Amino acid sequence: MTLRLYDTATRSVRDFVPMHAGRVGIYLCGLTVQSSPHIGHLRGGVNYDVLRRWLLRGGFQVDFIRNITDVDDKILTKAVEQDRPFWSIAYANEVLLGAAYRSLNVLPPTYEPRATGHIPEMHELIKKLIADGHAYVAEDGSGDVWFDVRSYREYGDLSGQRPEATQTQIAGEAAERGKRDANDFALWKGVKPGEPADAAWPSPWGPGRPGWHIECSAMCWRYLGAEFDIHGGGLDLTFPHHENEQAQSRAAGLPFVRYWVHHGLLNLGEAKMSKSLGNVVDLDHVASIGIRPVELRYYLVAPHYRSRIDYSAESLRDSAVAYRRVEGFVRRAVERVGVGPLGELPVEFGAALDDDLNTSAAVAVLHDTVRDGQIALAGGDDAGTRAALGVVRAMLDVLGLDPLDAAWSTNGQDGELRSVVDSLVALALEQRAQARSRKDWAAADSVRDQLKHAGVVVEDTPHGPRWTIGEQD
RNA sequence: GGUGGAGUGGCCGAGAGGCGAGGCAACGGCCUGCAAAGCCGUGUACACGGGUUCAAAUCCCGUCUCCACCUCCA
Repeated sequence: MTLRLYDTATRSVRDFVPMHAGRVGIYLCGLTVQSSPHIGHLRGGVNYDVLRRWLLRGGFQVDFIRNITDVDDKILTKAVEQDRPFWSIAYANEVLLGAAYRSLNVLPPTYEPRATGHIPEMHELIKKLIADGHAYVAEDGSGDVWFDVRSYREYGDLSGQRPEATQTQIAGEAAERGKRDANDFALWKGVKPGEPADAAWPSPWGPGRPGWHIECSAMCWRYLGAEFDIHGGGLDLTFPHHENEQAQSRAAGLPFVRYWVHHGLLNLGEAKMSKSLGNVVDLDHVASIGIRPVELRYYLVAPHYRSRIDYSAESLRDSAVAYRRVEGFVRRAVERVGVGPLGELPVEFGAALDDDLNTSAAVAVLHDTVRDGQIALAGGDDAGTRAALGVVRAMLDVLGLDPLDAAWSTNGQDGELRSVVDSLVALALEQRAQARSRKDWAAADSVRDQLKHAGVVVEDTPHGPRWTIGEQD
């Protein structure tokens, strides 16, 4: 397989060649756990989960690191406001995030490091930067350590944002905070009066906490080494976060990232979803409009990862209907021919994913195969049905959307409950069958209507009636 | 102002010089006792104005609109 990926650094689609044959290292910027996640945050997790599954399918060993940034200014502000330890806020949100990823069938990362667990690695990097003249301790006694942007000629290579061209904020502020250049950014922040004492760690420059970017450089280095394959994150992280990460890592002598992958954002009402704007949709809201997690995942997977998604309840519902069509085939086919093994992936499906992870084209192949399967199923062609089912499920497996995946079953009682309902519905269907045999359509339809009213949808197939749980009247 | 990116049929959404991706909706048909599910068929979509070409949604020039980043951000 020859995967091609769009690399932000070169602004082009490039053949993906891993550093070490058969092995891929990926670092995904996880979240700063300052609040509960919304579906925009989850999009990234789902996108890279598909990339990961595709690489696994290609036989690679994948070291997938997704970090948690568990200390930052907003968390500290909340801690003060709520009079709680900062770490209790970070952890509570981390737990919510983990649950959200699980509900969307995102594979657990190989490791999920936290920023606060890597203070020594950060110190090591900062010391090296200071020694090499790329960083300096603020002269105002604040205990802050700044990265010296002007000392690093390649600053701006990733994002195209040159320090001299950026719209720098308040000219006076830079000097006030002891910076040499307004674009210099904090590697270490000395603890200030009024800040929680438990959010400070000892350092050669006095007690303090990490600046925003340094934790990622430290964790990449710690888990993936001096140089690694893929670094992912949201488009909005390109600048300044990733630019700064790259600057500090490379200035410290690490070759760092080979491919920068950025995913598009999820907008709501002409602006990206964000807590500060208040235009947020979370998993609870999605559930409240009758969309299951698997359907949300389909919604997030169907468009290309780099395109913007303009969220609307309507498009989400349409998307859910499309997924149900696929799911309906899988369930009907399984009832007919059994589960069976996964089949071979169609070449066009693989070609689509190899082409910068074109999930949208891949989903088109999925639907085409579903149609073939439906025709086989309707024609009583069990061999054809079995073949299509295997292929469809193989594709769904790569996309993390197989309806038969245990990840989607809500709880252990489902099976039991279903068999209870099944025997009750069987009684009603027996009466309907008798009515139908004497052509008493009114009575037969009455049974079906009553079941529908109770939320049980009956449909007749060449092999007898089948029922599913549908919408209640 | 600077840096990236986007405008595709009623809706969502791929594609990127030449056979109408795919899904949702709609309409017609088949199947069905009727439904449901499914299948078949029906659309000359590519922001606008010029240009290049035998051929442009795709390339070039210009215009308009929108998004992201330049402040925390997936």
